[in-house]
Amino acid sequence: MTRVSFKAQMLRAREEAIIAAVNRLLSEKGFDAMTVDAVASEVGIAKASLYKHFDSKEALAAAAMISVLDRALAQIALLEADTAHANELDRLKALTRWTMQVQLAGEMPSLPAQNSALRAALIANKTYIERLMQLSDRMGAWIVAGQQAGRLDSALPPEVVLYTLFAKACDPVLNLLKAGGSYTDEQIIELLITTCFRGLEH
Amino acid sequence: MTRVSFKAQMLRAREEAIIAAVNRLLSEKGFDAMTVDAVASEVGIAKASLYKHFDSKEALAAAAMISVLDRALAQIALLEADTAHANELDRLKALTRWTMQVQLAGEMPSLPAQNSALRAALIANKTYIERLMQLSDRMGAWIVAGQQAGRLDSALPPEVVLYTLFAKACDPVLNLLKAGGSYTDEQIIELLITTCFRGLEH
DNA sequence: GTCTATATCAAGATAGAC
DNA sequence: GTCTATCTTGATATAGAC
Repeated sequence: MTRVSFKAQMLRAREEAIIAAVNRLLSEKGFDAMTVDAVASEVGIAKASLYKHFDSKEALAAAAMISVLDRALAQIALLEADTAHANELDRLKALTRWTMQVQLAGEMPSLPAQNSALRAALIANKTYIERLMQLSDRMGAWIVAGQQAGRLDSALPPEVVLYTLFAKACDPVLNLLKAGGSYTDEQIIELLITTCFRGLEH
Repeated sequence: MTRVSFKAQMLRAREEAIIAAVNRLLSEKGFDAMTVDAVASEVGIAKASLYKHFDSKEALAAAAMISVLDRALAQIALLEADTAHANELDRLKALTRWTMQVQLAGEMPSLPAQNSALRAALIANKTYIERLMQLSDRMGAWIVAGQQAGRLDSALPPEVVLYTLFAKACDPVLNLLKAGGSYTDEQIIELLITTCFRGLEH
């Protein structure tokens, strides 16, 4: 019993190490420029061993996306338990801030919007779709509540707000400003939070 | 004399046809997924002929970028001559609207932010850099004037405004909303212009 | 499940005739 | 400058031993 559990733990730990490497490489190079060789090299195992854990390069990317979606859902749970964020607008801002921090930390996997093989693999991945819908539902509820409370512009379709906030996860402005070197990460985030939400508020 | 000129015109026409094809394919598939074979096929010439006109795939992308930058600069000239756009803020809005129209029309080449071979080729391309700086200068002047006139938030560094407007050229929200099918192109553009500029105004 | 070695293939680029 | 045919490479994926 314990030996089986131990082996399962080892397996899980290795897969988490793989996902962490994929996350970093997807953030640094993007999906197309990331090679499976580089992943194997960063994890410190042979490429063939990688393929025992994940069927394809697309499966690696899907696992990384699921991982970051899970982290986002965990953030949502934290924010809902946190009395410091009294209303839905504050929570949406805090979540978006977290998203930007992840990107600036080099842990936000960036996938090309157009790669169709990857797209097909993601859409076929039930776990990915489930987490994505969970996240959309949670954020959608905050958005509608924010609109009803008059804190967000009710004239905006909720999906426009949702997509706008999703897009902040891969906003190129973040890295342009970071590359400029004139601002700290915190300053960059506050500038973009301000301009983004001032546009969405009433 | 006339024969030389005629040949030169033919050459130019062919290169414009190539650039149009590259533009469309870059917009549809992105740089990495675009193959030189596909470009040759769309133009209707052999791949080896393509390489007589452009040295590399990166050179094709650079030509497409220069082409779209030239179109943007032409728009700026039009807007400065147009008395209907009285102030700089109106002009910035009109230019951003035009940018979004180009993207929704499938004519905005989308380059990955991270492909380093492409990045190197672009930075080494003097014409590209020159046009990019021209565009930045023109828009930068409008932004500063808009801030001095109190129409744009003076607390925002001009480069933040500039990058934010540049980023609208490849905003994924546009295509997400278009894929949803609930809105016309015009409605999508107005929604995003509203939220974007409300965030940048004072 | 891990490794080394290899199959396979897509795609950028070129050779050489016309 | 255009073509057909070919070279070359880099990268996904797998075979087969341990």
